[in-house]
Amino acid sequence: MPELPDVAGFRSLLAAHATGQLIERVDVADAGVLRGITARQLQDSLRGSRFERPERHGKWLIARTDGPAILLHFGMTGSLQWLDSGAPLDRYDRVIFVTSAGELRYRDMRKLQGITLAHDRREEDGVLAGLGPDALGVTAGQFDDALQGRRGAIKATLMNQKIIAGLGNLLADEILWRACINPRRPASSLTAPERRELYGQMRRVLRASVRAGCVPSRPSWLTGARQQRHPTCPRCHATLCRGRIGGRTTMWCPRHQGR
DNA sequence: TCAGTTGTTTATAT
DNA sequence: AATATAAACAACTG
Repeated sequence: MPELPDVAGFRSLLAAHATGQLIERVDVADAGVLRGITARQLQDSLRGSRFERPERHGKWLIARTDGPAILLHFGMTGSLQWLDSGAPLDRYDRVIFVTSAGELRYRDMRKLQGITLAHDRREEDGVLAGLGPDALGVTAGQFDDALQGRRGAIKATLMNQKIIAGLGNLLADEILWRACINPRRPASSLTAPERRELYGQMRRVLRASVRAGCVPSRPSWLTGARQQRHPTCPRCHATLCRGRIGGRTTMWCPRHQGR
């Protein structure tokens, strides 16, 4: 699931329930999601710390405490749960942060990404180094600059976290479909008005998705249409094209987006 | 049984 | 230097 909107939802969950709470204990049910730290190190460095206001950059959640920051990435199937203390353990609950008010759980079926710790800003910057500006905060000018000189397919460019952070496969397809731009177009071939349109649609899609906490599979969205057995364009009902760009299955409308 | 999956990294080739 | 592709990671689902 997790693209920027999902992680924004996890951030809100954490902010609403855990901010100010003391971490009494960290249970590691599966150390396979720990990156660069042992279960013991995670437990020892977090016990007794208090959650502070969390942040997000792209698809990363930065769970700050008055001690180290917990950096979480959710891969394709991760999520964050807030549950009452002692709620039954899910098969995919990998790490549990226990407070007196409840438990924050990192849940993930496939363990493609995971959790790491940053003891100071320098370590935090090290993990997040190389990420482009956050897709929700980027200005039109920064957006233009980011696409500048990129000859690769616009879809791959949008998904490249080093260029802009937060967009994944579903969002990239949704945004390009709305902007009526073919996903294989070289980024550098877009005209100024096209870039402007793309930027505007990105903001609209992100706003609506963050509100929903995910990229909603509404029938009027490409994301809804792509789940059908024989996907058709929600706007013109043309049969959608399917291809592979940037290693990911890509869908687009041949009428609105060409070819 | 086989292909496919909302993410990222690495190796390899162009 | 950029770009493209495939594979690997892990664990399912249809």
